[in-house]
Amino acid sequence: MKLSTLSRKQEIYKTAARLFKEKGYSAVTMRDLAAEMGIKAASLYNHISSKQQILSEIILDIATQFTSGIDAITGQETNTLAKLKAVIAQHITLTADNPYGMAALNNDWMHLEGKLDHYLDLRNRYEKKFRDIILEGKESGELKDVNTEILVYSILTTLRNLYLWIPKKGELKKDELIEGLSIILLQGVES
Amino acid sequence: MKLSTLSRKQEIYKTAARLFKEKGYSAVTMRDLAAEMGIKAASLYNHISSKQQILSEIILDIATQFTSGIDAITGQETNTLAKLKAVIAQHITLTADNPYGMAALNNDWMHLEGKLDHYLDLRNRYEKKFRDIILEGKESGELKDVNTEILVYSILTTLRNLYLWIPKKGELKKDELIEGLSIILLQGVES
DNA sequence: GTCTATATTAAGATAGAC
DNA sequence: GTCTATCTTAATATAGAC
Repeated sequence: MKLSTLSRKQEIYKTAARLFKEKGYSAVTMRDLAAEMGIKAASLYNHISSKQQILSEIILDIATQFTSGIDAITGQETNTLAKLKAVIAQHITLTADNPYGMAALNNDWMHLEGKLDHYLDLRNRYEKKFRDIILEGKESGELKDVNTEILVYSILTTLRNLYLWIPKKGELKKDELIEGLSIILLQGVES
Repeated sequence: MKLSTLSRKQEIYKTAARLFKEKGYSAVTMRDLAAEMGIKAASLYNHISSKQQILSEIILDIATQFTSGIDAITGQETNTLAKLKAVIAQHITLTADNPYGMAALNNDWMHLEGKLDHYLDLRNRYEKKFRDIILEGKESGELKDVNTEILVYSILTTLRNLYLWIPKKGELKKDELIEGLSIILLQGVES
C-alpha cells in the first residue's frame, strides 16, 4: 500500500468504522456507506465481499493488536504498577489511532457471525491476562486489598470507553492523558 | 396496573429492553419481539403504536429517574464525598432494577427520533450537575487537584456501564458493591 | 387481544455494460 | 472501478375477521 494514500479497501473500512460508531453496524446500510464515499452501493462489492466482512476486518484487526500488546506487557520484567501503566498507555495509543474501530469493537462485536468465537476467545484471554496482573500486584503487596472483580471491571470499562471521549479532547496531549488516567485509576489502589 | 402482573404494554417494554441489550435496537425486529412473547408481530400494535415508541418509553423513563435523583442529591446539605457516594448508590440501584433499560439508554439513544433533543437535554444537565459536585469538592479541598475532565469521564463511564456487569454478579450484595466501588473510584482522589 | 393477509419500503447482493 | 438494473428477502405497519 502506498504511504499517503489509502487503498480503496482501506478507505471503505475507515468510512464504515466511522458510520458504525455513529449508528451501529445494523443501522448502517451499504447504500449509506457508498453515499459517504461518493459511489453507488454495487460498486463497493468490487472491493469487499460483504458487509459482514467489513465488520470482521475492523474488529479483529484491533482485537489482534490488543492481544499482541498485552502479551508483550505480560512478558516484561517489571513491577505491577509499570505493567498497569503500560496497559493504560496501550489503550490510549490504540484508541487515539483508531477511535471509530474501538467503538465497533465495543458495541458491534455481537454482530460478528463466522468470527464471533475467535473474537470472544481473544477478549477472554485479554481479560484473564489483565486480571492476572492485578492478582500478582495484590500478592506482592503492591496493590491494596480491594475487591479484585470490581477493580478489574472499573479499570477495563474506563479504558474500553475512551473512544467516546478521546477524539473530542484534542487539546489534551497523549502523555498528559496517560499520566492523568494513571493517577486517577491507580493512585487509590497503590499500597 | 395490578401489583404482581405486568400489563401487556409493560411486558412488551420489558421484553424489548432485554432484546435491545443483546442485539441493539436496529437489529431487533418486531417479529423477534413478538416471537419472544409468543404472539404475532401484528398483535403488538394493539398495545403500542410503533417500535420507536417502545425505545422512547424505555430510555426516557430511566433518564427521568436519573434526573430526579441527581436533583435530590444536589439539594442535600452534605459534603462532596457524601454526594459522590449517593451518586454511586443511585447508579447501582437504578441499574440493578433495570439493567436492560440501562443498556438501551447507553447504546441506543441515537436512534431516538422525536425525543432525541429531550434526551440529550436531560443527559447534558445530568453531566453538568455531576461536574459541579466535583468542582465544589476541589474548591473546598475535599478532593485532590486532579484533572477534572478525566475524573468526570472516568467515574461516569464506570457507572454508566454497570449494566454490563451487575446482572452477572448476583453474589455481590448491593451494599458491598456500593462500598467497593466507592473505595475504588474515590479513595485515590480524596485529600 | 390475537390472527391472517397484505401494502409499502428498503435491505444485501449479483449480472453485465462501459 | 463504477454504473444501471434487478433479484430476493425481510422490515414496519395497517385492515379487517374472529
